[in-house]
Amino acid sequence: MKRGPYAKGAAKREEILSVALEVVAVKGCRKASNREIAERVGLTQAGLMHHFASREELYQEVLRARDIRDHEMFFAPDPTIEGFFAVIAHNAEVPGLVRLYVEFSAEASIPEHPAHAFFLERYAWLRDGLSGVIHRAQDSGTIGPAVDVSAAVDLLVAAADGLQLQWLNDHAVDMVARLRRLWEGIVAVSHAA
Amino acid sequence: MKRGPYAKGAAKREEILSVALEVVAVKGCRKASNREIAERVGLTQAGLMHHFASREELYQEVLRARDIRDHEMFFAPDPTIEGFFAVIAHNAEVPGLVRLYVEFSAEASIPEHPAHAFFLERYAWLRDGLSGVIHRAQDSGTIGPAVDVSAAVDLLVAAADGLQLQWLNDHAVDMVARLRRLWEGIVAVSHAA
DNA sequence: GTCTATAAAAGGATAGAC
DNA sequence: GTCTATCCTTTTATAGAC
Repeated sequence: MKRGPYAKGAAKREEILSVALEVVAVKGCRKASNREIAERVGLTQAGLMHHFASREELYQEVLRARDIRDHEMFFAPDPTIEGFFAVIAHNAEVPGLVRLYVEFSAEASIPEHPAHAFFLERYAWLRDGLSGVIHRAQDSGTIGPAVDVSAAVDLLVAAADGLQLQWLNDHAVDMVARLRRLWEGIVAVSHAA
Repeated sequence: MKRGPYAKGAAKREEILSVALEVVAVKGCRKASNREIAERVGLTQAGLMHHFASREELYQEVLRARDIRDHEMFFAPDPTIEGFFAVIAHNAEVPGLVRLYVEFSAEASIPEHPAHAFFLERYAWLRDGLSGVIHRAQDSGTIGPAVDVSAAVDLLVAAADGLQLQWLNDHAVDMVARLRRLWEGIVAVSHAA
């Protein structure tokens, strides 16, 4: 149990982040409202705005918290391709998170959006991690030298994003199996002349 | 010049579809409003609702019109992988369309959404077309027999979707080059044991 | 930290005139 | 086919009390 002046506020914050996902999971990001989220955590809408100044900040912080947790669980100390697959596998357990990510990142692709910078930084961070994965796989000999790392990373990220959209439409889509196949293709080509 | 009782209505409809894209291009799909679209075509919001009964129907019809046009331009009579690349290359010329597609398809991934069925059918249609492409490439010997067609199609569609999101965030992303690389990988693996 | 109250705006939709 | 007028709903956000 945490103590100190911020313990209660922090706990409420966590609760909000978690409940936001439940609402988004069933209503979608566009139709989810701060009011409903607030009421589900036993607050009024005004009460919720004390913790998050805007709808956009709330959603951004949900995703940021996810990234921190995933990083600790699956990537520390060094990212591997299996860790990447594990993140995706874990995503299939949290539909609200996938929906929020797909919908909110699309919404935020407009440069003026409050969360635009967040997603740009996140992309850079993700690309960095995956580049490291490929380079280490080259060092260990798993993967050959003939790879355009940048192109491979773009494809992995794009496929992961696109597969999440497919998965939202049909939970039978096996995101990890598809990504593994892509990875195998990258490995195969990397050994070619 | 078209004649007949529907000529004017049809022309106005086309104009609305086109202007909707301009608005979505700069405001994004979430912030775009029927009112603004209506005013830009010289109508009131109520006037616009005569042509499209709801926001969702309007956006759905924009995308449907796009698909019909793309199909005529790039896929008739038979789809090829180059036609697929040509569609993507063309997308890079119409940012509003890409933004609408990415944002609206994400929004519509919720089963209750009015456009949900549209996107499901579109997926099936797209998958069909790409499956045909692969099978014909096999017949002509371009591609080997060792392909899981379904998996390859999933990856192509996912990558195309994900790359469009990347491209929205950074127009320097070369969607076609990335997709070509994916295709080359699929071709390479298809010749493996 | 949370509430009440309220603003203020905007959105989508409809009825009925022309 | 389009407008006027209007409705109703919903949303985010703020001010100030407790």
